[in-house]
Amino acid sequence: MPRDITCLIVDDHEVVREGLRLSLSRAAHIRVVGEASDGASAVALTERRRPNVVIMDVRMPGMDGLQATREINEKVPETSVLLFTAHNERSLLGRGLESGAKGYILKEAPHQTLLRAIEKVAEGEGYVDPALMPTFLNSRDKEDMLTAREREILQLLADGMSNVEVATRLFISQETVKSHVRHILAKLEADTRTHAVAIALRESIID
Amino acid sequence: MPRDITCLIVDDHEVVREGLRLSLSRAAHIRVVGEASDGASAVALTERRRPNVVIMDVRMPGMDGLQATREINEKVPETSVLLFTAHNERSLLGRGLESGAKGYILKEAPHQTLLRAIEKVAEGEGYVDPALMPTFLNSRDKEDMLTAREREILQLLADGMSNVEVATRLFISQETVKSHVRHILAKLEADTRTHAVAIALRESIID
DNA sequence: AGGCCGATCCCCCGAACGGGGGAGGAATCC
DNA sequence: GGATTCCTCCCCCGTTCGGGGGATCGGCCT
Repeated sequence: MPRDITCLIVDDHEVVREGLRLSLSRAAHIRVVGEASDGASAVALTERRRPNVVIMDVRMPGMDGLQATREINEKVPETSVLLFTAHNERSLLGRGLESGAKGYILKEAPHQTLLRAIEKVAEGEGYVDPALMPTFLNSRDKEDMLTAREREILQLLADGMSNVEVATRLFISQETVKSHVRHILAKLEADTRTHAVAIALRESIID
Repeated sequence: MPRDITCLIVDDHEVVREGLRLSLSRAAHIRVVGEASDGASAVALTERRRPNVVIMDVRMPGMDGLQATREINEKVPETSVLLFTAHNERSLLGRGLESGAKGYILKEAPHQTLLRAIEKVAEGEGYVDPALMPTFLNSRDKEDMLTAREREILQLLADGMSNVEVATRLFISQETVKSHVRHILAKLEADTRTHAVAIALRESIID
């Protein structure tokens, strides 16, 4: 039997931290070595305590979970980050793994699943919530098919800019913007730019 | 000393329910008499157990917390609902109170505040998280200035409908729709309908 | 080298949108 | 009874969008 798995809890909601602590206290081989309520202190605490696993919420005030994950990966690479969030959007999963998280599990996941995810991640393996697979497969052709330029333009549309304004901002021709917009509409299967922006906001493709 | 306060926990995340149960177990005069993970079973359980207070999450799969609150208020008016959510948008607060909730408290609120809110609400008094006051004051002129009809139209715009399509759907003239849209743009200080929809989605005025 | 894709730009055109103006009827509130 | 608000409808007009057809260029992959 290997030694205990040490883990750090990061969530801005006290009630969630309490629930996690209670859940984990039932597992004999898991030991909670600290708690943080925002990204910055999570990174600092990880550097000091060097836990095997950081259980990390994504949306937090100040530095969010993704940025914290990136910093932890850089500074304490031997620590694995398990993202633990209520949001099951494809894009968050994608961005999470890009940030260097080893695992991604939903808050609605049953108890056992969480424990298994922690174990997997502690061993250095990856773990993605099975409940995310449908999302993963269905809407992978949502944000992924948009190019970076297209997302950039979509973001500006969401801020109320017209084609001309976008063109000016990006130092390109209005015709180019129209061309991009046409591609965006086709890819998102939207009827109008308004619809496209609504879809993108709902899917967290843009903010 | 009055008798114990009985309360029901409603949240779709097991970890939150656990945390709440743990928190509340520390308060001698509060007794948890049940848990539910969605709106429908929350209503059913409230009818059977008749708790003093229902601690209710807002966003849940299936019937959401607001609808559940409305039904509880109708069927079991002697039970007070305390909304307990991570979202601090002004619009949610407004809609929550309209749904008949007696209190509204944020998940990030400290332990003591939660207990006090439960006590207040159990006595039939109202309670709104103090942290919400700034939000309340600052952006009260966002959703509130939109009429129900305007929100309805904005919602349809977010689904990609043109003026004509909205007009057809609502059995009104296109000119009426244009008139509403003009008012929406003015009220939200948006340049285009796309901008208005983006603002509304970000502020959770529409879904 | 050839092929593919993304970004850039161009033309045309009908439909839709944004922004003025006004106006009537119903409901609500003093 | 007057004031206000909301919903409804109408006119005009210039601008913007959406959708179609293209084209060029550079980078990347094989």
